[in-house]
Amino acid sequence: MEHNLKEFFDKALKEVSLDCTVFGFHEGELKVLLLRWKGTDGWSLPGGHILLDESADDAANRILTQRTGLSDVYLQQFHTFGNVNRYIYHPEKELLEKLEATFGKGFFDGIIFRRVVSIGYFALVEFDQVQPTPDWFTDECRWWSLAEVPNLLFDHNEMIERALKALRQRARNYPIGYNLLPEKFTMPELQRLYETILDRQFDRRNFQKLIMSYDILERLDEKRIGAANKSPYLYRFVKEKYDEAGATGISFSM
Amino acid sequence: MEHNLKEFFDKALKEVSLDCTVFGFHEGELKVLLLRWKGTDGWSLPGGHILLDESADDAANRILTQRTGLSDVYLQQFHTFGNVNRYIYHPEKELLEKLEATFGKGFFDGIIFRRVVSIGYFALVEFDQVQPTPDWFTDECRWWSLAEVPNLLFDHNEMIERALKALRQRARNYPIGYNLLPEKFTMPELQRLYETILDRQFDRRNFQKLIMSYDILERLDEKRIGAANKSPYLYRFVKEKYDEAGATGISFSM
DNA sequence: TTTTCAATGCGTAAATTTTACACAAAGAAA
DNA sequence: TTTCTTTGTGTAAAATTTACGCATTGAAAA
Repeated sequence: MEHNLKEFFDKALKEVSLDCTVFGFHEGELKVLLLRWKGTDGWSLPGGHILLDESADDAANRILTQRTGLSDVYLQQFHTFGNVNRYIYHPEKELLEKLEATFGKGFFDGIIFRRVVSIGYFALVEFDQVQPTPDWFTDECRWWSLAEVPNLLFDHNEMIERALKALRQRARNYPIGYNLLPEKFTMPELQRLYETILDRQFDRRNFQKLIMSYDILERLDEKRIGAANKSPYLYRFVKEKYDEAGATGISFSM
Repeated sequence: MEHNLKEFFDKALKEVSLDCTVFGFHEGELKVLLLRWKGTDGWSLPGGHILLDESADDAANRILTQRTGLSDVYLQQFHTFGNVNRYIYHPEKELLEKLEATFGKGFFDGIIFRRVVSIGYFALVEFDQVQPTPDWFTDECRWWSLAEVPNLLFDHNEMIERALKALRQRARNYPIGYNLLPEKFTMPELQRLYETILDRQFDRRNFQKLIMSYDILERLDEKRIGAANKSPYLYRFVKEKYDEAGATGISFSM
């Protein structure tokens, strides 16, 4: 399907692309999904081009579905990157040579390596549900801890930084967690998510009070057993209330 | 310079444009700058295309300078509009016919009326300093009260709405006013600006206390005379402190 | 010239929100 | 059975936000 670049670009916008920073939460850490380009050790964010009959949001959803196996993930546009030099942050020449060794000499001529404006999205997904899937351009797709993200191709490190800022702003003004946590979770787990995203600690009693005051959580009659301590209750988001608060906005002030 | 579309698009990105919502504050009201297309009564936001050797931000600045006569205005990107149908919100056919009557039959064929992704910026300017200037595409450029903005071409009404939301968010999290007010202003004038942007009233004593607590204003030894009441003091932003607060962010909570 | 009137300058009390903090109970491991 | 870590719950202090009164000013009206 996408094996012939010229054919593909007859059906897609050339000068605009989009890139997604996909956030997952696992073992108390934020993770992002990265792709390794075929025959190289260069990593980048998942992304792609917008088809002619598709909106930017639709394209982001399509690409996300292809990379994760999930449909209907939480997606938010946060910034559009339009610097002239956004494709020369890294030693492109070496990369190009390696890619041409894989795809054939001249394969990319005049197509990819021009300035492209890229719309940045971030996505929130449930870590365990994701099936990381490379695209035709890459041969590896996997999670990276945010702290261990290497130097990426293009301006993708900057994209992740901005995505993180946007995520933090989101977390301060709207409820968060529905898309990142499994259906049932404990209060300490939710607190750890907030602490990780906002990069600060909270008093566990005050945290519980504040979160419960939003009236978006339901405490279940189950507990999480197995740990060497008192079993914590399990909670679940009440979708309607959560969405309501998501429309109105709340202020997470702590 | 821009009289030949094909020549122009050899030097610019075609599939991406940008549009600016320019906010001014005058007589207690927010105003926006609109352009009327040549030979029609269709109005739109000022906008244009990005040159090949130019970043999106540079392009926005260039276009803004051309439309207002000002350089270094406050500019903020807030959203990118990528809907497939963003060019068919209005009766394009009639518009096209009128335009062709002005510019010549076939002038726009295959160039303008395809889907273009547009980066939305909003700008804050000092009302009195602006010299509204039409571009080669339009023959009128003037201020409109926000409340009286007519049905605009394309998705520009939606753009203004989103720009206003972004402006409000900005005003809640960062100091605002430096770019919208003249150098010297009274406290009630600043308060009216905040009330207009945020669309609510504040207690004048509490407003003064809160604003002064940010330590970004300097009270001058002058007063505004002429009105039939006690003369209010004049204030001025202390640029360094204002920028500092702009970098850190404040929370306008009232 | 004096009076009137609307708007400004300044300060304090009440209400609400945020922060700080302690002890009993549960459950696996020792 | 004891130990150890973590959870569940409530209250007081501190800080912030809101509500509000009164004297003063300056142009306009009398």
